[in-house]
Amino acid sequence: MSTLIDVARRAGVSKSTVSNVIRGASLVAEPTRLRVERAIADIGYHPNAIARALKARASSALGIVVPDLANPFYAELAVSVERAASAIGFAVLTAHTECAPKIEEEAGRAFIERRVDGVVIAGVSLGSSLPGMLLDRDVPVVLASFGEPADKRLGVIDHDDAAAMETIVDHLYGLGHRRVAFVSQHLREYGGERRRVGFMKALAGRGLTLVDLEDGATAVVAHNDMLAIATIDRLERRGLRVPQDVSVVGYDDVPLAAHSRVRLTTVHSDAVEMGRRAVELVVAAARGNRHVALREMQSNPLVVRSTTARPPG
Amino acid sequence: MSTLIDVARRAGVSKSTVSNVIRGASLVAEPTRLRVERAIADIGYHPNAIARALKARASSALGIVVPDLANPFYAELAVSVERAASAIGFAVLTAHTECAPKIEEEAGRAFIERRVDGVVIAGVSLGSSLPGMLLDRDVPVVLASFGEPADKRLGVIDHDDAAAMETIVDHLYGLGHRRVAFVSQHLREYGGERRRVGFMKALAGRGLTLVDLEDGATAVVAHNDMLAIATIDRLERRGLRVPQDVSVVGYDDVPLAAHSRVRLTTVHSDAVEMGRRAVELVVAAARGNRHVALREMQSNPLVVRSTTARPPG
DNA sequence: CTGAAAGCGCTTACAG
DNA sequence: CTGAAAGCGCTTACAG
Repeated sequence: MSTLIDVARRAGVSKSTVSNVIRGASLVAEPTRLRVERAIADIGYHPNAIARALKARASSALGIVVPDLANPFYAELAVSVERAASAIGFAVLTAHTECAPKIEEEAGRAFIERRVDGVVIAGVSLGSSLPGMLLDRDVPVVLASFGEPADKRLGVIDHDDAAAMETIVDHLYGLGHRRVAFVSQHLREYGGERRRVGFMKALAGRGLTLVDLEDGATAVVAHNDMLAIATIDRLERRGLRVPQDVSVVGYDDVPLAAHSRVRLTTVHSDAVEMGRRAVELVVAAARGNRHVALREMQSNPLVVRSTTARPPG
Repeated sequence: MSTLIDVARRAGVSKSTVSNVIRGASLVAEPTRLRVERAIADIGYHPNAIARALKARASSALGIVVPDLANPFYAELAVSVERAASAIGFAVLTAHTECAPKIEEEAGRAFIERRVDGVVIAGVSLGSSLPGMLLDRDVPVVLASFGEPADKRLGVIDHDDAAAMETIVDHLYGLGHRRVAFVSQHLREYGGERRRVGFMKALAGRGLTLVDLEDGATAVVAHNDMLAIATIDRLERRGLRVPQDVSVVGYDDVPLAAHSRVRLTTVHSDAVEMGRRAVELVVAAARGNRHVALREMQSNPLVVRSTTARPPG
């Protein structure tokens, strides 16, 4: 591919001058600029971002770690991050980790070697080394959609899960449910127990305790929508009806939740805004040569649809 | 972050020697190697992939363009591409384009500036400039899951849509359907009419022609599963029953298609294998400094579930 | 077996 | 207003 030198030669100027017109920097004489611009167009020159990054000691690239793109919540978040990044000239390197510590570490290494300017983490394993290895090397990271402030240097954009769980319990209790279960995710995720714990606390406030799904529960709350939808599948294959026999509640409000065949009662959360904000925070930190060190909270409303009803009998 | 020089100083050797042990190249004396390795560990040194890429004139990065990650088929494909890439030390830059020509062009520019070694395209707009601009600059590209060999230089991993449509028509005709409709996608995608055309040809073989969905169709075939599922939603909101009043067929066999609330009759396609193969082809081409220039075809079986039945009456 | 030197393609003061 | 020079952090022949 052609280089600055090819352009310079063709325009009969020096590399510096070509560089100046490309970056729109300092005052270049009009006729010179025109000659250079024509040369660039003629040759079809595109500046080498790798060389530029080496010189600038900044890659204009972000890393994102996503546990599982099969979950539309993460997919939306990833798309949002990519859009926000490319809008300001940043590329994004994606790692799909399934919260596997080994993959996370490899992703961390790759991010560091490629010198990403910041990382957005949509989920990691419990006790993951990933945030720490990044932070220690001065790459700013923000946790999106989960995470307590384990490390002060982290940026966190979080859901108010505790409040959401209170709202869910209010809803269920109001319908008459007294025996409720919780379905945890299978990923051993950092913060993955938080909704469950919040849910149990909310139950305790009503004088209730968790029961097993198999043990006569009349309602079940799932850690997220995809689990809720899988739970509906499981229940119905066992011959139980939702919501007549068992009520089901999700979390996320993925597009599918509104489908006529699903109509899931769930907690709405805004993945798009979250991704946008995550990029904003991490890029600002990168430019300021500091960590994000900020915690924000998003509170999420309950959307009541048709998978919750009065308990049978 | 620390550099080769920091390591060299600490180990009391030259940059060349450090480079040699890192790359496992040429014979380095055992005690020297040990000293260098200790220095690397002490410092927490990670080689700068950007500098390496500049020197090597190869980024070890791939681009992938995905129309829409909300479609699980694309999500699976993207994950598969990323896995295959990272397994051989390649990073992947993702662009979500929604088949918008403007976004495609920006993505193309970004890929070129960042000097990706190859690009996997999961979908582009009709008449897109993207493949051409890449190909002309000698970056190998493979089209995954669609595409006629418009440009000999392209790699294509395709579905045999025509055969699949024949199978679908056989199935529907066998059930007794004579009035069938087709739901196209909204994206103005390259090759996006191919399934529809294949479907019409298959119908013609039975002496049938396409009717409008609103015009008394007893069965409808959708361009893909997500459209099929949205169509079910639409039909049911209008008070029609699936499959009692209208049969519905999809394409892709996304995980959701097997759900108890959906049980969609559809064509199974293997996104994971497709992604793996795409990376294999594009990386081999990049290493061989050539284009892929190869066309492969995957044939997909029909999976009959519960959204197709005999027509009413 | 080890190191000095050139070069990958840019940017950035600094002369002129 | 324009260009020569140094340097970003590596790799790669090539001497020694």
